[in-house]
Amino acid sequence: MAPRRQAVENNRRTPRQARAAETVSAIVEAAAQILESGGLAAFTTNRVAERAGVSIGTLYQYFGDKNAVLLELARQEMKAALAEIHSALQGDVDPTLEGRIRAMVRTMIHAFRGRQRARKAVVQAILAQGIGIELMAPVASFIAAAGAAVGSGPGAMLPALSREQLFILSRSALGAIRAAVLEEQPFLRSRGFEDELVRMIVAYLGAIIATAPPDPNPDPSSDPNPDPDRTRA
Amino acid sequence: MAPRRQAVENNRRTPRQARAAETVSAIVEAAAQILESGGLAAFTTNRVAERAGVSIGTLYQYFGDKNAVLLELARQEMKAALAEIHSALQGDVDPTLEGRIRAMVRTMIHAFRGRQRARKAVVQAILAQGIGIELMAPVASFIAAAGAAVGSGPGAMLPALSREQLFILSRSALGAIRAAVLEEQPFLRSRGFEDELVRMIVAYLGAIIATAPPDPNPDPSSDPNPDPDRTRA
Amino acid sequence: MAPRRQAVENNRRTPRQARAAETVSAIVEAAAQILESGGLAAFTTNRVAERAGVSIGTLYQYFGDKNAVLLELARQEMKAALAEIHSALQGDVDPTLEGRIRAMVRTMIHAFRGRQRARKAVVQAILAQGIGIELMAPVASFIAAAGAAVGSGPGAMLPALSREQLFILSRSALGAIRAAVLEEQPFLRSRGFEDELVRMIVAYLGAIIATAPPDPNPDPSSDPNPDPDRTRA
Amino acid sequence: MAPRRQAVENNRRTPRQARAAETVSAIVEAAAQILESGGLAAFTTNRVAERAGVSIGTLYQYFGDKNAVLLELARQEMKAALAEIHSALQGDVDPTLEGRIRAMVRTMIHAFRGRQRARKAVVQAILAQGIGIELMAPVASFIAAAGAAVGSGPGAMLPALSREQLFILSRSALGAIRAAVLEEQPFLRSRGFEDELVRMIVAYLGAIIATAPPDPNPDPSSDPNPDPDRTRA
DNA sequence: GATGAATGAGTGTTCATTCAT
DNA sequence: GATGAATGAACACTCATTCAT
Repeated sequence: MAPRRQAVENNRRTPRQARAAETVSAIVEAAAQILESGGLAAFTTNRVAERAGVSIGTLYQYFGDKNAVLLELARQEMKAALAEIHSALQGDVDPTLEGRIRAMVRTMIHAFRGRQRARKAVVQAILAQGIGIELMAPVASFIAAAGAAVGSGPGAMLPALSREQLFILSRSALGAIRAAVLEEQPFLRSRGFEDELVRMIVAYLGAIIATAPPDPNPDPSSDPNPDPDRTRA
Repeated sequence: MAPRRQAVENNRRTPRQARAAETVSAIVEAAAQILESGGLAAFTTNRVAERAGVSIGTLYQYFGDKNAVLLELARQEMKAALAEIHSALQGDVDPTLEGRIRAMVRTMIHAFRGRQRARKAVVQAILAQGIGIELMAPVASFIAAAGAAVGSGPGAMLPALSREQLFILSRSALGAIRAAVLEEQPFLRSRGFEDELVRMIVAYLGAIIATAPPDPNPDPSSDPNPDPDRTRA
Repeated sequence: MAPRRQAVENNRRTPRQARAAETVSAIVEAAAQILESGGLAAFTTNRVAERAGVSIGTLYQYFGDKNAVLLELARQEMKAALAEIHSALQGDVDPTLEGRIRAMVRTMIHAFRGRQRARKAVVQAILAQGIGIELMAPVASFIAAAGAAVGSGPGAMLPALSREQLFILSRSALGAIRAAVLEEQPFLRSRGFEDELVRMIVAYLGAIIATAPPDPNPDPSSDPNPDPDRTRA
Repeated sequence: MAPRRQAVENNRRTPRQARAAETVSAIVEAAAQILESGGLAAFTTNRVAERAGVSIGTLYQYFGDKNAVLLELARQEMKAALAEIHSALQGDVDPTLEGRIRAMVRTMIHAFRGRQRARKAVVQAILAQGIGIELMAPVASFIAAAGAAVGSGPGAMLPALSREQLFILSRSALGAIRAAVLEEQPFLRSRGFEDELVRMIVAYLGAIIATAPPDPNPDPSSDPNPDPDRTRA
């Protein structure tokens, strides 16, 4: 059903493949646009197909059902956001702890390429289904890895974080941003909002550090939380 | 179709009014039950009316549309939760700042006890509509008032809080709890989780205090944020 | 996906023709399999093509429409069954009248190579279209010829049979077997069922013989039913 | 849509009930008409509702799905046919065995008078679903009862019949008639056809009697086939 | 000849809402 | 006020068939 003749060298010809990829892209993009302009209510498969310049049948050739389109959109945006956050935590912009955190917060705030309505709609849809849980799985492992990365090694800035701490660190800021998005708060993109989020996280981290001094044994093999934030399938 | 015949005993008075109130109650309760047992998908007006023992026509006599039922349910639950939080912030349990915060956090975590599915469904529904915004209005003013109450007066514990600060204070903890609910995290009701939430809030408040010393002029009439968190209708 | 590359060895001759025949065979066989495993509901052209290891376009190169595939399958099975029945009536197994009839009945019961579900599905489909009539045409002439064969000539066992008699002789047993197939009766392949069908046919033939003694003039040219059972196209 | 005023006499108030019954009738009748005029292909729920002068929503208020409409129609027609056959077997017309059989055969041939296409369509539809089996259940028990009725008691005409015998007795004639209907044989209603069917059944019964002499012990409690033709749920 | 991406008419079904009784 | 039968717009989804490559 998929790659038939093996691709010889590189993908010399991917005539069909390329076409298919374009079609899928067009559909996902159309979904984002419709969500952005009309919200979840306007999101019908027929409308998406039409906007994508594709027949409804074609849409269903690539997506099992309406939800799959939404999921794909969510996944793409999530992936992009995680990549940015990863870069931010890496210290690519500002290597200080606060610098990293600020970069991460800024990324989270501006995620979804500024398509606030689409973002809102996707969040709503994701919640409306039960798929929020599975969608968060990659986030969860990412957060865990990120926490470990920042907190261990020679230049470790943090002690090992507990499951609950990682969860709260990631979800409290995200929760506040999400609430601001859903409530369409005007200060969402303001400097003040960003400042406060950073302050909150830094303060919390400070409290954690104050209580539990930097882990003297950052060896992952003896990490007290071998699989933090991954307690659920 | 159901308990229509009037209660025989005493309430001879308030014939219509009482009847109407009962009907409304029955409908809201039925809505909660259906949400709890079948999720948002099962929530149809016909079903709610049937469960309430009322005709669909009657339902529409009291509620303009499907949404109104949901809103009413949300409002009732919200009201109850706010009352509890109010009591917590009052220091009824433990008058120290941390004590008040812990009481509040605990209240938020255990809200809607026994109706997690309904809570989730209501949250989803509220988000799915645009009504989240208007629903948060009372919360907003409540939070503002609470912040002022704690932070002003002779025994003021806090400086006046900015709009963004109040927002983050309320939504970050709620956001984390909400995420835990939606993701069905097992540690939701654990002591550790509660501890960390309290720690986060306390740390954040500490940071705020450290930066901006207690407001020397707690007079509400000159409050720098006359209607914090209420910038939107 | 399938036998695409040409067989290298011997069949150098018949290049196109053989290929086409193979393709047609593969499609018909795939149709049978799908019918057998998923019933009529699973029978879609795309699925058949996929199972046959052929593109949907190729399927339509050989079959005008979906129905044609079904018809071809039905025709093949019918042909095989008729050949067997012919052999049975010839007395190849047991030359007595009852022996011949029993052989025929057994053949009818076990027709379609044991693929009961496929048989059922084909019957359903054939009925659902109007094509039952045309499909029965060869059966009709076969029956007519068979009746004549058994009933005429020096060793004639039967008188010439009327149109109605031939029809009933063929369709009553078939009808009962068909019903047993469609109703999925457990005794379909039991000896008792076969015995009773034979008994019914033998009894009926006996009654016919008793009424109209063997035709003294079996000359076909003067047959009273020049085109029995063939009154319709 | 129809007479609203309540039936005057006895069923004083069945206002809604009557309306509902009328609606259901209209739908079933519309289904029969559409089947008769356009065959199974034309049978869509929207079309049925439209022909019934009813909205599609109303149709679904009374029938769970498309199939349910078909089933209801089939059930009604079946019931009527069985009643007629019952009367025939009762010997109401001609009390001799052959007389009863002839009456039954005639009834079967002329069933659904005037609606051959609908009959055909219903048969097809019933087969297309798996519901043929369950639909035949009442027929099965009816046949069993009829066989017992004719075959037992003081004036018993028949020995107890085995499961297979009852099945063949009922399905062979029906099968032949059905084939004649589906193939639209011109002699379907001819006297000759009827004669031959009767002859076949009588001959078969004769053979049965010859082999197994009348049951000396017609006591149902010791019947060798306690539930003939009912081996399947 | 073969391919398979694309098509789109058409289907069954749901459910918020109305209004005659 | 209460009822519930009726409404019908709207939706998700299927699949036989075509045709550019």
